[in-house]
Amino acid sequence: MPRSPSPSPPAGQPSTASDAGDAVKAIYVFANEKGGMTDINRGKINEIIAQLSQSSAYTAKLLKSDRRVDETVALLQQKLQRSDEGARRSAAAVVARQVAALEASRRADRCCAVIDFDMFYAAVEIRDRPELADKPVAVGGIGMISTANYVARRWGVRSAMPGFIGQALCRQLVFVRPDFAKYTAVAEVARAIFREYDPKMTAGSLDEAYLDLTDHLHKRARDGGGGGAGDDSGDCDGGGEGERRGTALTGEALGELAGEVVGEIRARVKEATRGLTTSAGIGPNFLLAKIAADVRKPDGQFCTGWSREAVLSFLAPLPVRKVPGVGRVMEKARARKDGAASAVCELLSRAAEARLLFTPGSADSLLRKSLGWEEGGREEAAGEALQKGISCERTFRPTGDEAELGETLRRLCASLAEEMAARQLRGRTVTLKMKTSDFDLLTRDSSAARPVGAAEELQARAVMPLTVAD
Amino acid sequence: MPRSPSPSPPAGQPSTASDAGDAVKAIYVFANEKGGMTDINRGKINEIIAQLSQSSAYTAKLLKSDRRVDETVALLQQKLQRSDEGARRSAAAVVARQVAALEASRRADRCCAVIDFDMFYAAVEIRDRPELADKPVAVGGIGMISTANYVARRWGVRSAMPGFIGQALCRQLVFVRPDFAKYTAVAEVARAIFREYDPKMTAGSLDEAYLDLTDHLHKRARDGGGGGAGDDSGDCDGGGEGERRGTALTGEALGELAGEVVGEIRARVKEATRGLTTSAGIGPNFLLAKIAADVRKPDGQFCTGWSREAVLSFLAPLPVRKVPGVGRVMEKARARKDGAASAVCELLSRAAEARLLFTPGSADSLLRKSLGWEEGGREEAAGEALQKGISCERTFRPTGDEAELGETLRRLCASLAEEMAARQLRGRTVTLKMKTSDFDLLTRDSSAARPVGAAEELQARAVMPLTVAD
DNA sequence: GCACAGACT
DNA sequence: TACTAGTCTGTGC
DNA sequence: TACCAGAAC
DNA sequence: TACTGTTCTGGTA
Ligand SMILES: Nc1ncnc2c1ncn2[C@H]1C[C@H](O)[C@@H](COP(=O)(O)OP(=O)(O)OP(=O)(O)O)O1
Ligand SMILES: Nc1ncnc2c1ncn2[C@H]1C[C@H](O)[C@@H](COP(=O)(O)OP(=O)(O)OP(=O)(O)O)O1
Ligand SMILES: [Mg+2]
Ligand SMILES: [Mg+2]
Repeated sequence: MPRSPSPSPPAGQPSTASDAGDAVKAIYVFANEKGGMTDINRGKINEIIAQLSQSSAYTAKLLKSDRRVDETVALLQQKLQRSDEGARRSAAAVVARQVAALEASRRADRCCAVIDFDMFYAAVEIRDRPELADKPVAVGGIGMISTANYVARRWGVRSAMPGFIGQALCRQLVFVRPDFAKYTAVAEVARAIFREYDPKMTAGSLDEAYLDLTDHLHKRARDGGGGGAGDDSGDCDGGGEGERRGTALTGEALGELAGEVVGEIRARVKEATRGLTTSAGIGPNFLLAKIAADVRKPDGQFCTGWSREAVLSFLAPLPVRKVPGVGRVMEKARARKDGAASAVCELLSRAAEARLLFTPGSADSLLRKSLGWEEGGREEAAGEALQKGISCERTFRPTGDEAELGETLRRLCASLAEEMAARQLRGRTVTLKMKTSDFDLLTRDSSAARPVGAAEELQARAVMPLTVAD
Repeated sequence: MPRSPSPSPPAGQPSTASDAGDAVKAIYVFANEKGGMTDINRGKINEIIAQLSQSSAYTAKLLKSDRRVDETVALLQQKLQRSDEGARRSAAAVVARQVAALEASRRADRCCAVIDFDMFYAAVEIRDRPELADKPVAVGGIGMISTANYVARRWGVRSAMPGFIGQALCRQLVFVRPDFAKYTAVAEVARAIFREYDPKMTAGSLDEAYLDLTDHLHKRARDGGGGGAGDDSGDCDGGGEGERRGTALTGEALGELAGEVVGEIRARVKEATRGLTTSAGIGPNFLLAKIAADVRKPDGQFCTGWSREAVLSFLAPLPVRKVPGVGRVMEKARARKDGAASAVCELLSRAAEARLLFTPGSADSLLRKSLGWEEGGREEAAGEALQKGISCERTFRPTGDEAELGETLRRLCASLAEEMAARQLRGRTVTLKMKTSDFDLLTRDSSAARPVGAAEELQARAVMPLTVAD
């Protein structure tokens, strides 16, 4: 039960005529429904953001990239127009059979949960500085905010928002420097608990865990009610799944039990982390659980249910952007004619069209997701999920001084090498990434015969592709 | 009705103990059932081939490549072993639904034909030198045979067989140099006729044509029986397909009429080319028509039928190698445990396995083909089918003389440039292809910003990637 | 493999 | 004044 | 893009 | 003695 902030954000009034161009407003997506309080004073927030961003190089870049997306989408639409009847019919047929097949194989016997800390970095910092509890807090700096507490969010402060804009939105905003060691330690505490419920648990990030509770729920149902996962923990790691299940635990029964278990997990995590709250989603697969985790945020949980009806009525009205993997661009590519964002049901109803616009893989993936099916008609990667890349980058004030740039590169390579050594990692491909003062990104890379790891090797490799050929 | 050859090939007797190793015999595929008379004296033929090839560099290369294939296949099998239950079940499900969907959408309203000249080059040469008619004839040289007439085939002489082996198999074999201009002219004559029946006809090669007869058959059914496509020809090129159909012409009725029409086409072609015979396949799509075209060769035609039963009973017993796109390697990859080649029905029954071994696209393609479905769940490429590459290569006696090699390259580039100019073609990527004396193939290429076409440009580009980096 | 864009936290 | 850092995926060439 | 292998005629 | 020439496709890095 959050206390109300000392000074309140301005009350929401429809903002009238404004100076900042609508195009500029349209590209900034901070003020959307994600997280925090919704719709208190959307107009004011947009106004301030647009005002401050208006003539920046960053805005120019966003507009440019937006135009490119527009062009691409227009091209796709043209392609659609040109596509012949046969192709369209065939696409529709493919979709129809995929839908039928997916529906036919809906299973109600698996239970997945996604657990995500609330305002993670901020929560940790506030826990350690209780006087901040009712103040608007941002973790990050004047350059960039990593996250903000729910108080600050009422002013429109958001993750991935530059600090100075956050400050403009909320004069009293308190900035706190991030302390990753602390977050890592907290994450480890939580994961130890998660593993008691699913030893194969995986982590999506420091603050996010994916648990397959199926086995645990069957154990609990078998061994009788009551709490605690304690002595079960050793049993799960061995052979295949569900060897000892036996109980017919499906659908809503699964959901009910899962709700209790997840509540228990969250309570234990809160206890073990001295008060940090989490939110959770529960569902028949990780995709749905992940989407569900957002529904009762903060400090709540939501279960999608298992039936076709439950799942579809949950998904259908959601904005497509809620679907993991659908970002700014895909949202635009699948927007309605008037530019308004689509809901998931429209993704479904226009799936045949998507089949003509995207690669088979992308179209499949989109369709499966809009039906609430997680990825992995394929291998599902039973393996250990080895790390594939490691990087170190720094943004600095523009300079053309080659000596200075070289020195920066050297330092980056040194840091990277250190980290790689610590984690016993080496790599075959070294990528040099450059950002220009107008935010254009360039990469150049070079692959070595044998993996490299030493700072000097990294640096040498990084520079190689700059000496061009042809 | 072919006359019998003056001297006959040796009668077939099971060849007993032999000098040449079985491994060597196994890799030479000349003596299989494709084309010509089958099984007269398979053992003898294999014996001679193996004897002559035994210790050549070419054989070494084949064996090596064969071992590589074996390894790959073994790896795939291991992968199969390791794949978990879930993956296997999911693959089976995918296959089941694909099969169901494909079966559901079988259509009986299209009629395709593939028409292919018999022993094409040889037939043209023999037509122009009638005294060769009952002699064994090979078109090509002592190095390589492009094709042989049916007389020569009784001795085991085949396309892609080196001339000296052909000669060993058949002492009287007459070699004729190819004359591509003649073959092109003949092809044009035939195509003019084909286009009367399907203006959108496409050519698979000089001697092979793909005709969609659907529209023509409907016209003919509408306008009453009788022969001749003449005045119809102008009607087809306009808008979409079947605008004026109206007649309910499907399945076996379609097949019967198609048989007549294809007979008429083949007669007209024979007439127009002064006696050249063709064989044809008729079926509900080009894949089946193509396979069917081989059944009644030479000078015959075959129709697969349209019903599921007809199609499957036609396909099921065929060796997989009959399926276009399935070659030596895929045949081996899908062979039975004992190494014997599979039939198409086994492709089907082990389709789930294939799904785990190959990429989704390859697995799909294999499955569709084994059900008698042509490719193109996708776009089907309505476009004009622009040429994508052009090349000029020559095999010569091994040399390390760089000046000589350079001069050869110069000449090749000159020829190529000439051809490109004549056809108004240019290209963005120039590939240098090299073959070593032990038949290893290497390519090196380089892409230019703008397309090139001049001999000097080609040559310069070709040499570029030889000056290596790193 | 290389370059780039997109996505997520 | 000021618009991150780290990891992964997909696509096209 | 670059390289390789397979396939077809 | 001698084992092609042309085009396309797909996979992998
Ligand atoms: N754009 C970003 N850049 C850098 N760090 C980020 C960014 N977004 C999120 N993070 C970090 C800070 C967050 O506390 C942590 C977890 O992210 P996330 O779960 O999305 O938000 P959150 O935990 O801060 O709030 P919520 O209550 O919405 O979950 O990851
Ligand atoms: N491997 C090859 N190398 C070069 N040219 C070839 C090769 N195979 C075939 N050709 C040429 C010569 C053929 O006459 C022509 C048509 O091939 P194809 O239809 O397969 O055989 P064919 O027409 O000679 O005999 P048939 O069709 O009666 O079996 O293409
Ligand atoms: Mg969170
Ligand atoms: Mg032929």
